[in-house]
Amino acid sequence: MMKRLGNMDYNQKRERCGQYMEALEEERRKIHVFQRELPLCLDLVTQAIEACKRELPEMAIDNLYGQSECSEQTTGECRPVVLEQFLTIKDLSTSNEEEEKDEEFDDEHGTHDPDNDSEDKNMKSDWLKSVQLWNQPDPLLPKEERLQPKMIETVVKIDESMRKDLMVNGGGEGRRKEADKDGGRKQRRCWSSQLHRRFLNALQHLGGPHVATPKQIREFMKVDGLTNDEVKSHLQKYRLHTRRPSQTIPNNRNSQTQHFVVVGGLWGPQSDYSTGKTTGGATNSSTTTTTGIYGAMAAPPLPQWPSHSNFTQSIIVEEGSESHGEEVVVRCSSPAMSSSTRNHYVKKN
DNA sequence: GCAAGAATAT
DNA sequence: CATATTCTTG
Repeated sequence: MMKRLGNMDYNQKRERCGQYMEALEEERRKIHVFQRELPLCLDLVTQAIEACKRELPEMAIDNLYGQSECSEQTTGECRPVVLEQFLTIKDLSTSNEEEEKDEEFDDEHGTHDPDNDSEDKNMKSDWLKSVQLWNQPDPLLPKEERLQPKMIETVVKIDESMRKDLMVNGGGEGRRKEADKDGGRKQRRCWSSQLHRRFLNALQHLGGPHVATPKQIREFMKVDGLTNDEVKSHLQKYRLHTRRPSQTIPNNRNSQTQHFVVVGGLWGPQSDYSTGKTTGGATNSSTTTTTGIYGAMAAPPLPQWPSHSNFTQSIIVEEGSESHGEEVVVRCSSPAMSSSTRNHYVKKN
């Protein structure tokens, strides 16, 4: 009896492995086309196949002794070494960072999107969402330590200010802004989606992008270390962005019925924002706007819009940027991409 | 002098 | 493009 069951089991396993292998080979065929672009991929798959091949015959033996290396987990796959590698990688990224005492996690795959695979995403967000709200220069540092210029600066600064004073006294020139090469440039703040969410949240509570003032926002967000200017800057960008992303290019002859999803409702009641849920609207696929994560709230609820309300459409695009892993890159250290062609605007003195 | 916004700069 | 910094104004 038992034996028989065991056998069946074994056969099943075997069969599955076989299928798995076939699948792999199929995959390999596909990938092969992109050999150039995805050499590693191809390699991995190949390895996987080989590993499987190796395991298949062994199984017989193993099984006799009651051990099968290949014993599948609940899913019934025998996964070769290669796959383990993936797992490992994943683990690494998970374990690497923890922290994030700050509430607000989100993910939430609502009901939409029945057709597409989403569990993959789920898994991902699982380990992705543990990213810090933003990058603190050093988790170790006390927390206010950031954006400290080099102390050497002090000297330079003094020098600089003296110079300025002199200039002012000298009278002639208005103050030139002197390229303070302080190096004192603040570290760029990365507005992670979480941070941005807080931002949006604040906006929402304060009455919208056009009424909320940077200071208010900052206070509302209660994010330690966040400065006024940063918020101001972000707000500026946000406003620019949320304004009609309409005709970007004059050339726009594609009357492709751009369709935007009006989002009036995101505003008031949205309730669960406080908990940090992304009130992701629909994951509508049709929208092709350039609007990225900004769309969250463009339609002013009740608050009066300036006056030039052209009832522009408010667009919304899913906010779910996190599911794709940009957040993993915690540091944004690159000062600037070199855009060699820089235009010199004539300075108006 | 502060703060918000717009304009630049990086 | 996204942030930072400077300029301007109330």
